[in-house]
Amino acid sequence: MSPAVARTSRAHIVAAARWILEADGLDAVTMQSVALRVGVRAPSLYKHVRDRAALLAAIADAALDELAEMMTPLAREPDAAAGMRAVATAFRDFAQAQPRTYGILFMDLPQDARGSLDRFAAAAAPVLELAERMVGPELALETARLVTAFAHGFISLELAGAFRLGGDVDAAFHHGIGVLLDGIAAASSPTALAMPRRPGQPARPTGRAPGPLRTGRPPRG
Amino acid sequence: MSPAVARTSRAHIVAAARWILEADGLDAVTMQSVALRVGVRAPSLYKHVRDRAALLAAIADAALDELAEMMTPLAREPDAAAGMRAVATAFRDFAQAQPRTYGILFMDLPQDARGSLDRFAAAAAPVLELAERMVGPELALETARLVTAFAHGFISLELAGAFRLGGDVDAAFHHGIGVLLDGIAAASSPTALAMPRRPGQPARPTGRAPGPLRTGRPPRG
DNA sequence: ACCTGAACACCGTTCAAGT
DNA sequence: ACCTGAACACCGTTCAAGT
Repeated sequence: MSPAVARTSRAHIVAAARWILEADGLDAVTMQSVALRVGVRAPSLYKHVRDRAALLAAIADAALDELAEMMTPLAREPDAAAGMRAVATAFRDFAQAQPRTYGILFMDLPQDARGSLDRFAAAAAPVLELAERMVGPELALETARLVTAFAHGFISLELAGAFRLGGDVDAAFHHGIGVLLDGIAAASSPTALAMPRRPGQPARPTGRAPGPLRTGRPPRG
Repeated sequence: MSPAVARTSRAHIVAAARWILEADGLDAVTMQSVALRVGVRAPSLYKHVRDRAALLAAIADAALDELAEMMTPLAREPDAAAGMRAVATAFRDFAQAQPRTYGILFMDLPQDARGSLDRFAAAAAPVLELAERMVGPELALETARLVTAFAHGFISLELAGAFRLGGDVDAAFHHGIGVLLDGIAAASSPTALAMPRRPGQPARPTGRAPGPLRTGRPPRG
């Protein structure tokens, strides 16, 4: 008589799918395997999730929320460059802790993925803020994209096993960040090239940011 | 009586699969769809290809070969920094011309993927050579990984649609390369910071490379 | 030596029927 | 209101049988 009471929930389902993803890989995330883990039959999942693609998107959304939560406090670091380094490192730690979940974050976003784009924006906000403090508003977006691209690219190649040809991968990551931040600082204030920063001196040019600058990119050939 | 003559070939099959991949996406690359396009039935494909995963790996291998072929001549550019810029740009052009094929290049490599790793090495060789000319042998590998990570990360995020929040994406890519190359040049020869390079002067310190250097990475906290 | 139809196990998804 | 079994269309893959 009593209408069936919910034996699971969307959050429960997403968590189960994520667990299976991390444990056994993307192909193992099956409506059946998820249902089994949740104590229900596969068709029931469709009461909580539109389809498998939406389930995977929900995993990505949850992970992006956690990422944003990890990133936000790091933006409060007084030294913007140090904050940027911390953000990049935290990003990599996150990816290494749950590589398969990470591998799902940047899959083709459907053209209508409003929610996901908002989450991207939220996760990217701390990077953007730190970038603005480093180079000013004019170059902030490009700088944030530079750091993000490096971090994501490095992590992605590392997880794919493209760095198996030798060398210290950890050292390469930190070296990369160091070079990146030096280049960024140089691009924001060309005078810093001639006057290397003293220990006490902040990386950020004190007041408002300089206007857009030519970065040392010579005209091609 | 006469034993069946081959009505297709491995190369033909791989090309067909690649065409479908680029046209309709990864999910559309079905043993049936590939067989249909090749004029054969699905089970026949297994005479030429171990399974679907091997078919996708063969697409990646073919693409990596083409990539290596495109990269190699660029390494001969006399100005190593300009060569590096050309390599990064060519890499991005390649990805934009065939985004879904690109998206397959860096999928989880099976632990035994000897052939693929060799191809990675071949495609990476020009970058490594240019990096060595820029910073010397000690930092060459780390520098090559820095450039590769940035380029791949940027392309990957761009193709995933993560850069849909505004700004000039092309400009961001070129800006990023500029900053990167400046940072790399600075890391290789700290004196270059105080003495900006004159037009005629080569980027590479003439003789043998300097020893390993501390890049301007201050100790945390 | 290669191709084929038939078959198997397994997907994602729908839906009418239960409670 | 949620869950279920049965069913459907579609996968990847195997294999005995054809030529």
